[in-house]
Amino acid sequence: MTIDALDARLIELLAREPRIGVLEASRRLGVARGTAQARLEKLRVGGVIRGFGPEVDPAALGFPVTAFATLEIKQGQGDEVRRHLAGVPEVLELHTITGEGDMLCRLVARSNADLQRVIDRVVGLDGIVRSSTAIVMENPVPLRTLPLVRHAAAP
Amino acid sequence: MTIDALDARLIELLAREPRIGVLEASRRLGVARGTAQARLEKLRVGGVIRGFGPEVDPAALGFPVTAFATLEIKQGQGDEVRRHLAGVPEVLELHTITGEGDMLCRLVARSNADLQRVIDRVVGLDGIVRSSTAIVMENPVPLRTLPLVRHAAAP
DNA sequence: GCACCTCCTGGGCATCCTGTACAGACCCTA
DNA sequence: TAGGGTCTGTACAGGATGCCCAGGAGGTGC
Repeated sequence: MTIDALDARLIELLAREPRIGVLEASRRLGVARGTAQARLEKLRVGGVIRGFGPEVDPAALGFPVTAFATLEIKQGQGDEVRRHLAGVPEVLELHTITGEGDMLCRLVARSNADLQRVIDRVVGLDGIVRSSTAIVMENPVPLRTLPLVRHAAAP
Repeated sequence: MTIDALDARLIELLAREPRIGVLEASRRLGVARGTAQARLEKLRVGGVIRGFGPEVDPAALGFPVTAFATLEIKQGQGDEVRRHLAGVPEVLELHTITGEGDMLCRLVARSNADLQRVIDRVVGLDGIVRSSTAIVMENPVPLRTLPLVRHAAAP
């Protein structure tokens, strides 16, 4: 979809202060309410804005440890592994990838010790041949899309 | 923070239909509006719910390719690398990790060809010694926290 | 130059929600 | 048994939402 500067500013505004609502947003952007409303609807329909779901912080829930695990899968066991990992709540994300390893998943745990339990559960399946884990120490750039939005609106 | 079943149901409900508002949520949960409102406030203050920002889909913005790059950093160049990567809009996320490599970052690009440009920009810094990239093919489990929320509410 | 189309504007209207407050009921704990 | 914390039901004022419409501005094709 195509985005212009107004769309980007709208997204940015809502990202910074989601509670302000359409009316207040339109005021701050200096456009009519109908315009802001129409833009928002366009972005929603176009799939750019997937929704306004609550962002949950795993750390605040008691899972301050994050790790990435690279998994090597036995040929033809992909579906089974996917199902297995989807059933583990500590698996926040799963990708199939090129390069070394076949899958990459993001895990959280209550502690480094607890991470061992999670990993045991993750790799406790025949389909998984080998795994290597990288524990996250710092997170200098938390998941973000705003710079990308601005970038996409530039031309 | 401690979460109970009602909190979990509230989060789940808002995740599924963010637009319903507190009143409708309280109706569906079978509790008084004040209760739902108090719970939500508690979750917000407690940091469990970071906010209700719009979820932007990079693919819909024209960046359908995702990749993970593992970077090896020259000793003492960490800060410089962090700053550099924070300035690249296609870098959605950056972690410092243990194990092979020193940093892991998530990238998006307009195409596989465009990914080359992004990677060139990412590694175009003296502080980065080596890098290896894994392109995401499939995403069987998109970023999620609901199962974790339910899990945390269980006891 | 003109007709046309799209988008934005500014206004209005009815409905509904939000934020806040308070008294009473309930439950668990000290 | 008293006290603290939580939930309920209710009330009120202010404001936002969703929807609609007529008019104007800007760009496009003929």
